[in-house]
Amino acid sequence: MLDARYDKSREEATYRLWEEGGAFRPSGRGDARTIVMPPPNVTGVLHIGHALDNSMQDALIRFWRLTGRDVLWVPGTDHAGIATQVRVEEQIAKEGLSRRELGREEFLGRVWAWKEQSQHTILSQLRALGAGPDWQRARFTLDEGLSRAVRAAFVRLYEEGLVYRGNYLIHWCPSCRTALSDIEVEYEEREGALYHLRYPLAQGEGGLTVATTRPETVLGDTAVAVHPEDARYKDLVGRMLRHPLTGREIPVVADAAADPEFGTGAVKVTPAHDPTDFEIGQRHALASTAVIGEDGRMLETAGERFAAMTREEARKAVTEALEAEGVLVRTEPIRHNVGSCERCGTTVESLVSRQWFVRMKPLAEPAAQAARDGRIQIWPERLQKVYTDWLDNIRDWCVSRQLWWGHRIPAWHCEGCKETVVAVEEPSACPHCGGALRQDEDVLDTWFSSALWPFSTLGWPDDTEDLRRYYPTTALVTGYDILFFWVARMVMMGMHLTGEVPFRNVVLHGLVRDSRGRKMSKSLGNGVDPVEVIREHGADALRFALLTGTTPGQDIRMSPERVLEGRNFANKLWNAARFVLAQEPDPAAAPSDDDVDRWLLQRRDAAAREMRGALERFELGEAGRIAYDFVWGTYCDWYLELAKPRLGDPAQRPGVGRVLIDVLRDALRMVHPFLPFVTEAIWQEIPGTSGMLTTDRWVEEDAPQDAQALSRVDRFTEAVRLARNLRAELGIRQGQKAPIELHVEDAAEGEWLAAHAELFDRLAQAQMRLAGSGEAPPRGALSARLPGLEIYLPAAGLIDLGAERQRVTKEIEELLAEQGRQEAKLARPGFRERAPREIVAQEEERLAALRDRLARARQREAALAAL
RNA sequence: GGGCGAAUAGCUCAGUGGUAGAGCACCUCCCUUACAAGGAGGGGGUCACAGGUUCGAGCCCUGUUUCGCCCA
Repeated sequence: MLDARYDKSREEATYRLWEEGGAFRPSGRGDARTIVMPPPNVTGVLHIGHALDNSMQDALIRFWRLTGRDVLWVPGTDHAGIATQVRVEEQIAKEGLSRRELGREEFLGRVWAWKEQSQHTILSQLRALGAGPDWQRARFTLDEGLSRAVRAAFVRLYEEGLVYRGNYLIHWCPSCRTALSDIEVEYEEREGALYHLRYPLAQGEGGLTVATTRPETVLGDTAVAVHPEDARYKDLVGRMLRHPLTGREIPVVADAAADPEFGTGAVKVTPAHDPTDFEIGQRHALASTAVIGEDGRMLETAGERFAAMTREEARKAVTEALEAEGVLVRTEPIRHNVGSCERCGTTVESLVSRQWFVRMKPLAEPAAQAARDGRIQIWPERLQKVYTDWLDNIRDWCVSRQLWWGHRIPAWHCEGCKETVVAVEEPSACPHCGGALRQDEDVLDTWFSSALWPFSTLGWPDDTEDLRRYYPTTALVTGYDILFFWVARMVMMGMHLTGEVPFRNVVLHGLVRDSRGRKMSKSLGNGVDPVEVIREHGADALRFALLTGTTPGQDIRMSPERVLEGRNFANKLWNAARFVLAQEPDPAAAPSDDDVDRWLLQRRDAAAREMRGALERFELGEAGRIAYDFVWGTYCDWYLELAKPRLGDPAQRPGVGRVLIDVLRDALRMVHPFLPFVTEAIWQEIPGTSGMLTTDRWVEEDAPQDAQALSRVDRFTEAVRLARNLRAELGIRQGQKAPIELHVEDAAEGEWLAAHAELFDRLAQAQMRLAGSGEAPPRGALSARLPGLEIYLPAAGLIDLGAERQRVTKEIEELLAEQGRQEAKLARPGFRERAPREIVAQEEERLAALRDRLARARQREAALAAL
């Protein structure tokens, strides 16, 4: 006999069973189904979002394996350049050290040590969650093989002219001291001020007023721009202005980027520190004067008065200087967008810097096309437009980072002739002049290596067996928040480098929020630690909460109730198994084939079929709910109860036991992708079982079709429910049998009910009697009915007559109202002509049933009046 | 400024045109030996609002309000 409660501490042993049994290795047989795991960052520990992401993947993997596919799930971790480096810098800062003091080599040693520890933690957390990828194929983005893939990709793109190096305006984080790509900048609306500044003409009277939110950048102004169509300034275009602070002469240029509606319609142009201005500068061949440095402080070029000031200090000082010059016309408050570093929150600076870029347009076009023509399907579908819109408007990608932790750019600069060599292997000397080479100091954006992940993990650039068999992968499962960062870039790189889409499906889930709907964050302290939840309630409970609490692409709130629901479900399953196994069923016995058995098997098949459909559409929540309803509602609540009295009959016992154990196995198969631990633990307890559930097979779905059995048992369970209802209304105590009288129209159904009277009595706690045909209903009875079946609970002497009369009167009122609504529906103009026949028939039937119920209620009213 | 999502029972959420659902919470009864982490029964909803399409709308269309997100 098993314990009365499922012990979640069995999870560890169950996981060992799988791992040691080789359950996670691909079978090599059947259709290949592949998922490459989004690699968690080695920044620390797994969070609840990883738990969701990996639960989804694991559920799909387990379902695919059960349905006979050759399943490969490749795990791994990501070096997460800037994020990890920042962590380790924080760590060494506690020792009073900086990375520059340590030097590149030693610092990297520290990061590797950090990575080892973090990776170990993460991998053991994935195990605790029940995730079963093929550990032997585990990869890390800085592994030798993957590093080679990065170099190969970079070199190839360089040779194709898709990677270039140059001086361009880029986003710069003065705190992280590195370049950032466009999407690593987060914009937020903030309160600011719009400063109106008077710039006088260099020659003659007059001038114009420009408006800016960043007065500190006026020191780098090299022009003023107005819209070409702006009548106010037409005469000024081409004239020179005298800069109020620097004294330099700067031109007025006509450029459509100047918005006549904004501010004064005239904007100062600082090509060195503003993206729009940079473009204006390019169009008009303007000079570019950098006045802010990489540390976010003003440069010498800003003038002696301001040099070395922070941007904030400079803003104040420059404003005062402008005011002193009498050129500050006015300031007005304004809300405007300010960009900050995604990692550290520092306000980013735009500055001109020599960086490496990837030319995106030629890569983006096919990537968008693949989604449009269905070679890649995005779930939910609505996110496809978000994806293609981004690709259609893509800009070049700045991929160099001024960090140490990452893939060093495979480019070598010659000390002699200044040429640059880009190569997979380090060249010994400059091929142009034979001079000494120095490798580029920078590393690549982490997302560059991530973009290769689906194929670099399978062995690319080599032509490996894994690539041939498992690529393109089946699905990528990840959060919608990295659709641009990662998904789009993988598609671009994958298509360009391998000639194939990297995955056929993109399954996007939402963010996990706290129970109040807030984003989880360290500063709020509202993060839910998945390990904590697993420790308290088990991984199955957590997985159930995450998987069934979700609709595709929608954010999910992490509610403790849902976790308990999962825990309770695991326990329910455990106890159902406990009951079934206690019967010591003979798995070789001929299965019983009563209508209730046929009913169960057909319900099982329907559930399994619907689950398959939902899972093929990646609707995991829906599939989980179907499994839950079948196990709890159909198998436990009804079939097990129907089985109990039959088990007491020696003639029926073996057959019923067989059905019980068969369908228990099927229930375990259906639930397994969601609650892998408890289902496997039960499987292992089934006597005579060899092997593991997780490598077993899906439900056969082979029940004989028998509509009559389905309908008979459905009506039977409904009748039981109504009889229980009557009992409760009469206040009959639990344990006391209720005398129930059934009046059945159809003789065949009468016989059926007679044959199943014992079941009825047991389930309804009744003493049931079938009335003869034409027999009058008992006087003074409570009643309920199904079409063609009346249920009476004679209650003469037991009923509070007054209350019962009142009840019947109320019932009649309600029936009259409903009948009115139903009649109106049928009388609706056009209904009979336009609605499908079966709907009309259904509505007719409903009305007939209502009329019938009303007539019966009136009879009862009359009978009560006569008492 | 453009786009997307959400609004359904007290709470958290399902529900792709035909009688509004689940879990939790609430009320009544029950430790009926698989399970009290349970069983039986019950109460509770003008499906945000206003129009429209349709024989019929929680669902489709238009607009509005509130909340959230993405992009510029």
